[in-house]
Amino acid sequence: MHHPSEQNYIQQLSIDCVIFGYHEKQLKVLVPKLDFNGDFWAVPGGFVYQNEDIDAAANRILQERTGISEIYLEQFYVFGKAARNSLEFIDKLISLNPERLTGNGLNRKEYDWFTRRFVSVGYYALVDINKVTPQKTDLDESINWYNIKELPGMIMDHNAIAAKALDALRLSLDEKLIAFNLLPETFTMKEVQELYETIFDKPFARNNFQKKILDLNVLERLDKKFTGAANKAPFLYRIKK
Amino acid sequence: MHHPSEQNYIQQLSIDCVIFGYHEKQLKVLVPKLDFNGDFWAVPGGFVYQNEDIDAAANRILQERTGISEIYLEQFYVFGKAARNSLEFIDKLISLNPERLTGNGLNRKEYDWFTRRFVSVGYYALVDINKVTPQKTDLDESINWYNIKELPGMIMDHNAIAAKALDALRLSLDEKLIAFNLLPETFTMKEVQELYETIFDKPFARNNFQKKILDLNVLERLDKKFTGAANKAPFLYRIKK
DNA sequence: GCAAAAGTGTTATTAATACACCCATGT
DNA sequence: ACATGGGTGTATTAATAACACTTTTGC
Repeated sequence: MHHPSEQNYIQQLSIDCVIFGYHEKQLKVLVPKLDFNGDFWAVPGGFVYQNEDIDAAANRILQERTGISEIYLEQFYVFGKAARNSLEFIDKLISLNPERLTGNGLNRKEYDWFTRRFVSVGYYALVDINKVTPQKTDLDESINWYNIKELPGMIMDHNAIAAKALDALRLSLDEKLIAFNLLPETFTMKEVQELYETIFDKPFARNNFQKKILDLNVLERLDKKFTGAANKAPFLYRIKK
Repeated sequence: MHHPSEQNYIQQLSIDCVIFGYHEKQLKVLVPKLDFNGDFWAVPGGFVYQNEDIDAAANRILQERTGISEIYLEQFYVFGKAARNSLEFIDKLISLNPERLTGNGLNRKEYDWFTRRFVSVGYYALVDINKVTPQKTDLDESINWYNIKELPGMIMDHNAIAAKALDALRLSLDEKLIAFNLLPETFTMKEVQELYETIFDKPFARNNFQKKILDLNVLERLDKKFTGAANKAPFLYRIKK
């Protein structure tokens, strides 16, 4: 693999993706940890090829880490402060990993490329967490789902990016019907409600919630789901085709 | 003035500003016409200096054209298609202006710089049209306010950018209290209503509208405005400090 | 006094929230 | 039978839209 500095990328433009998943009443974000000494977490990101739409670049980055395509994806903000560079991060990285990053590891040209100011387009993605098998790149030590409320301290402004992504998600959830991207193919009404409660961090009345969602007229009711529990079996739903 | 290609700009990144004004029941956009043969209109735009926030760059571009600072400004979308370049436009420009743009006018380096693919951050601005004295740059033949519904055919995707800006404006108008940026210091309730009716292109009931706006609790009522008309004088309002 | 337009109150409609009840299920 | 959780209907409240009336202004 060539270094980014040698690739045909647009310079000083990056993409950062906040990948949201949902599991057991928790809104989660997929965050890789870098395979270097020092604890460096960073939201999946990358650069844009000269002949590539920025949306396509975001898709490519997402596919790399999640293994799935056709992901729901939304551009939500451009981070463009002049002071926005990775100088501090890279210097720390090098000082903690001298054997790998000095001499041949990271030459002057590459160092300069990485530490320049970058304008970053923020995307958030909504995925069915069951369909994803998190993929490490060759720069990752691990990649894991973290509760949005318990994100590790990430490099640069990545924690702020994640926070802004959550804001944007909440705003668009009300207007568009995108929440279902976080759920599996079929689901019960209670699961939908719990998802909303998790995202907005507040409770909804059961009966009114059901009415509201069904009134959207986008769900079709399937068979009941018998769990073996000693109570009425809930219906399963899925998005109308 | 130096050519952009020689300036210390971020490469392949541009800013495009849709400047909204309001006058006589019309939502208007400030559009310069280029000082070249051929009818080329283009939304005010520019590039970002290495040590400049993108918001600051947008502000600078706005100030150049409007003469005022402290403009309400909102980033609304990033236009990042791979095919997004000005090749067609520039070639047409050169063919229609050979005397100025061939030879020393526009050298190879500059031509390459201009015709590369650009990722553009779209901003919209809301200004009090009375406070603005439209300023030509040395590349402009004229600069004028055009009704949003009667915009000239602009270069590249600038008409699509303007359309998207209007969409974004409508969306945020409901949530935030930004409409008043389009009005003068003091205004009557009817003027507010007409502004809303213009932006959303639909009528509002007078009494209900008044109630809705006053219930926002952001306006303070001033003296009446006597116009000499043979009817009840309306109150003037202004934003509470 | 009258026409024009502003201001306000009152009713009707609709949407959001709260409350109550019944139903299916496994032990 | 009964505890548990699901589904739905009704009442209450609040928000929105529709309707009606009064007031101010200059001629």
